[in-house]
Amino acid sequence: MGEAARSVTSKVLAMLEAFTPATPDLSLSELARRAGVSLPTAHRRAAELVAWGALERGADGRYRIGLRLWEVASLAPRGLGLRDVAMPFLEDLYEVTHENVQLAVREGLELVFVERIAGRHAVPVLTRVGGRFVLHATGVGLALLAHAPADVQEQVLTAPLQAYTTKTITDPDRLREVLAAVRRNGYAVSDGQVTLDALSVAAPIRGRGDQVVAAVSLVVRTDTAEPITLAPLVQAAARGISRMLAPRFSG
Amino acid sequence: MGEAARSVTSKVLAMLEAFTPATPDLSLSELARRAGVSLPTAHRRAAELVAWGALERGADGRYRIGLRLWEVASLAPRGLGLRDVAMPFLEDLYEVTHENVQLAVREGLELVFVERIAGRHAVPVLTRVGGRFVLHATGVGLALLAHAPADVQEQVLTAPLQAYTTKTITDPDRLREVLAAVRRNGYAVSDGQVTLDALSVAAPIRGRGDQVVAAVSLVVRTDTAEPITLAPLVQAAARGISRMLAPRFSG
DNA sequence: ACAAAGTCTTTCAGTGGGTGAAAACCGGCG
DNA sequence: CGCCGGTTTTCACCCACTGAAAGACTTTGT
Repeated sequence: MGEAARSVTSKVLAMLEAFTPATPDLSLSELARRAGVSLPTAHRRAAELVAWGALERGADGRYRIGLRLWEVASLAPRGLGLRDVAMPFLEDLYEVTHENVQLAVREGLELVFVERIAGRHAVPVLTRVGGRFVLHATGVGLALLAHAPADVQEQVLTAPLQAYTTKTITDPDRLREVLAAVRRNGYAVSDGQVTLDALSVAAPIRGRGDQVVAAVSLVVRTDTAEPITLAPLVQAAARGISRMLAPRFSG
Repeated sequence: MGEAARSVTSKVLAMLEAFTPATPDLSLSELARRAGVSLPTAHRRAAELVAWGALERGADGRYRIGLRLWEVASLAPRGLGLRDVAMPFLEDLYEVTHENVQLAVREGLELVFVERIAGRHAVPVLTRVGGRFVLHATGVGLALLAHAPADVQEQVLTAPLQAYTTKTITDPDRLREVLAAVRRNGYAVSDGQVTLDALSVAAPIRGRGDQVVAAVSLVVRTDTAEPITLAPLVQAAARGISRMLAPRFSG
């Protein structure tokens, strides 16, 4: 936490990092404290960031992330880039099922949700676009972890596996088996491992070189449907997106 | 263009700004040149940005915007924040019409698309989430401009109005009339003013204090439907979103 | 109304991180 | 092998960054 930031660049980044989903707006003092810089420095730098558009300042004097930053960030290939090609397929999934549709990529030992379609009537899920989550619990997480590099898998398997419900897999050996099954079946199922009432079915999305770069999932009420009937649907969407990402001999 | 950036902060921002929709990946030299910094500086700073996750470096050595930056940027209230509350309404619009649905906000004298749902079968539109566009041509643009502060309207009206088609409004006086009509009707129509085959109907979204903060639109083929039938649909969605943004006495 | 406490803004001199020229490095190609 | 474009590293100078301190402004309590 209190890492003393050295370079100016790192301090600029620290000021952006100060904003979290839990605290999307900050007063100057809060910002200074979180970024680990003195108040005058924070004031000066914040003014510069506001001038550029990386931050915005509300009528209440509090700082928020600016639209300009969102604009350039939207160029992230694994962010909106991925989202753009995936969207039509996600739309289709949603339209057919009217359930939650999720798209995620792996970032380090966690996953980041890149897109999420939630109908008003689907099971509530506690995820957010741009939000992070552990890999070992969700459907998308298992799909991503099963195809992650060996060292990533090891790191996750050797660290304590947090339990969210009684059904969350916390035994490394059991998790190994599940991951093997995911690779074998081509899809992953998470049954009540995040919240007891939700079940998700996920499939891996492959980019160039057949490496897995993302995963899609459907999240339904545990009693609503059989995973076996959802799997083909999700897999088809995943394959469709993969095809768009790695155009082979088309066109 | 060649503004000599002074502060370190501005140079960091310049390096992010170097990435554009047209050039989402850059080599080190390109990055250095566009950001207006020397090569060693660019190298050093880029390494730092990569370490933090603001940039990513591909196997080809080229730099791209990193997912980490996208994560914090997703906290922008006018970006994903707005998107999140609007999404269900946009979904509904899409599901009913199966046409393009767009959500945009004003940023300076232009607009930025915050969300876009495009079915595979809808009219192709040349917009992109995170992309910019002028205010005087599109449906969302007219809706936003009509409710923008007086000085913004003046600046747009006094600058040359670029024509995209023969139907684009380029006469300031004519534009004034159109804007007045938009305010009177509560919705805006852009008929073939961007591309001749597309027509869009937009409605303003209001936040707290009844100020217009965004706009939604439907984009259809010029011959497909009558604006008059689409307007209520779009207005209903806009009102729904407005209601979520400025909770009055509900709950 | 007044004072006190808190938050934000501005100033200023000392200094440590930032800077680019230059040189070493690398991989591809004739 | 030797050239060439692009990338990485080094290094000494110097200027932008820094935080203490003081000043302005806002809010809260009595």
